Amino acid sequence: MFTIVDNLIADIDRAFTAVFGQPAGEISLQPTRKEFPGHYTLVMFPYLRLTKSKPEESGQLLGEKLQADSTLVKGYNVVKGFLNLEVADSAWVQVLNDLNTHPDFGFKPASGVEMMVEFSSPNTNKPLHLGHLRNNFLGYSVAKILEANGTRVHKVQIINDRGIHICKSMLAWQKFGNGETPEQAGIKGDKLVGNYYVKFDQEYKQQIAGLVASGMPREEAEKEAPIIKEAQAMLLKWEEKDPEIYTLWQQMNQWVYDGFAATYQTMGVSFDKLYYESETYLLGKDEVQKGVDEGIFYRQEDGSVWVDLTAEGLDRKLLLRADGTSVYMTQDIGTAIQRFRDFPKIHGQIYTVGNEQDYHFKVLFLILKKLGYAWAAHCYHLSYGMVDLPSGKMKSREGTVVDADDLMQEMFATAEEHTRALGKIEGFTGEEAGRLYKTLGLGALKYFLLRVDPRKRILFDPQESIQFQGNTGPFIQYTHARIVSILTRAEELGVAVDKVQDTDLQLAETEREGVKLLAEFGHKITEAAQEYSPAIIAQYVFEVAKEYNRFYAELPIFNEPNPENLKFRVIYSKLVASVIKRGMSLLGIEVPDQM
RNA sequence: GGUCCAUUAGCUCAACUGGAUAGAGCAGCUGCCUUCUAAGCAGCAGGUUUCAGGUUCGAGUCCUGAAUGGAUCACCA
Repeated sequence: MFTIVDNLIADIDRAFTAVFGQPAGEISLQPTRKEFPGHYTLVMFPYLRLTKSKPEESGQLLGEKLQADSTLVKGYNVVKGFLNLEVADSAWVQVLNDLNTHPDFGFKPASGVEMMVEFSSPNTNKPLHLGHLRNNFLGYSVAKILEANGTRVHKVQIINDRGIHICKSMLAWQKFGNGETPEQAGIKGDKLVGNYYVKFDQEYKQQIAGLVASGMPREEAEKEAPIIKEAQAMLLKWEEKDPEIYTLWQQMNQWVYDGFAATYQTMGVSFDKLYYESETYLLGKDEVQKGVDEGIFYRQEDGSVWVDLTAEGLDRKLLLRADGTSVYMTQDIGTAIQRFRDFPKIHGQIYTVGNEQDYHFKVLFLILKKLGYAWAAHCYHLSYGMVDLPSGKMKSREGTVVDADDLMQEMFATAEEHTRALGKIEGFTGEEAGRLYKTLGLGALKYFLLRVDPRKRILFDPQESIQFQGNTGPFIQYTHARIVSILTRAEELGVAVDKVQDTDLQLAETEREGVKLLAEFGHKITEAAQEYSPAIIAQYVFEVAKEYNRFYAELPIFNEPNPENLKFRVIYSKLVASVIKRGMSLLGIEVPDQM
């Protein structure tokens, strides 16, 4: 493919050697700032030792030589130590034509690298909430970005289907449920099970309060409350596969899975394989035992197993409880190993998990390394910030969570409101309109959550956060719809979108900038893949859309008298639509053809 | 207390990994629908990049220290 930057660098290299008598070495260009004329800038400071002259003078000499020798350079100017190069219009036309012959431009061919990306990872005792939305959109998007970068990706989730928390829901259902099913209650299964988790907590708190009132210290009361002891007993029974407990567990989990499946479908995310902790925690236990045998871990008198990481600057960490049951870390060890057994070709795996678990993953990767797994070096914790509400942190027990299903429904309703207010639904069937509201509502939500650097926390204000103007999903979707309408018109008028023949076309600045942006698509994907950051794609697609809208307002398309200019503009429109559509798909966002 | 993360315009975020006069969106103010979709475009206004030092041609970016906010250091997950 023809890229201006690479060719320009080659030309600069030649010119530099010709003018200063020796090669420049490493050359990197940066886009010229908007205030200055030109497209690409060479910073002269690093080369002064070689040019043996002042920055301005060096820039002048080099610029002059380039203008004379390089077909790419139409003009130049030097400001302080910055050499700004103006690229010839013929080069932009060439780039446009070249991009136009590669429908997949920006995406890389398969590299043979395989990765696993984990996201979502819900507990089966709570419905999905706003935090899961950020997690899912982030993980799904990173998977898409890696694929576009040539990596084969396996999207997985680990379902936290065992542990004391599940027993809490089960116990509460046994005690207070009267055999209630989701069908009877008329609610989703995940919501039903979540309700019993809350019920457990209420009962637990009451019992603690009772014990404290009768004179027991709080700390002791928390351990001695009958209902928590029952839950612990239930976990032991579950690990022994007690038939009654096991059947109940399977039934309640199935309710939850059905509920999750519906939510994932609405969200537009999917997985290639599911892992269940109930199936991997035993392997974790074995590995811990092996570690004890090899002297990597140690057992205390009470039977609990620990790893000492003080030499690495961390703490001691529990790996198996005194009663022999496993903890979170045990399970994660087992799961990681299981995955590399299932997919021997994966190079590494990415865990999309909130930053509250930074420490946990640091420890996990260290332990895996100590156990002798070389791939531990390629495990990466994709850590992201919490989503806070104006009222503060979301707490499921206090009922301050924003439910994922509810929020998405609200988004659809808001999208409908906006669309109706703008009077833009004529010509749509009811079904089409409904689909549009979902596309727009979800697009707004996903874009809002993904445009921010993953590490940063997000403040989500339901009243104000979601907008449909400016740097938003719908703005970009709107730009796409506009272009589709242009392309439809072009087809009606019989404008061919094959190739601009006239390489001496006179372009407008917005056209040059637009093509320059389009040519950066591939770099942006690489960068986003390296940083695991959908925000880079979001920012980029916004810029592309913004530049296009400027173009759209400044220049006529079908009223353009010169047919070659007209063709350039139609092809440019087509390429922008392609970048928007494919870029947004990397964020998991669909774009409508009409809105 | 130890460790990790964050702090940029009133608000939400950028800044191409050390480059020029720190940019967008929202909110506010001015204009633009008789030409291809005004969910748009053009413009005005808005900054001591939390603070104090240091490194160098050059620092929002790197180093040291401090402040503020958050997370974590559980026989919770």
